Amino acid sequence: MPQEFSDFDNIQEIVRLIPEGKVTTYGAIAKCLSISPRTVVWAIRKSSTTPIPAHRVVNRNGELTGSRAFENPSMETRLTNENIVIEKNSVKNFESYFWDPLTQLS
DNA sequence: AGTCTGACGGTAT
DNA sequence: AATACCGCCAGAC
Repeated sequence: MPQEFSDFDNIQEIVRLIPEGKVTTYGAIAKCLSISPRTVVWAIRKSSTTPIPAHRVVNRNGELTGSRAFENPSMETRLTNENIVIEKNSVKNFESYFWDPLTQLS
């Protein structure tokens, strides 16, 4: 059998599918793939050098916890450029920007 | 091989 | 409301 997709690949694929102007959470991705949020953190963190829009992944409170990984335009700036309003390191109106991979992908 | 950590999440206290 | 702890999993030491 050919190489199966690893969690790493699946996670990256989902992150790539997040539309502009939307955000999702580690937990949502984890649930979608039936894996632990820890694995999502691991994979996304490890993917920080790959061209995936990881700045659209926030924690369940809409907080930009991964902002330390984005130094050029900060994570906040990138999200702001997508018409997302950031207030005190968190996504304002988080629920209205939330993109759930379970709901959106089925 | 044991221990700690990580951009988390949920439950218990 | 705030804290503590557990689950879960790969990686670094």
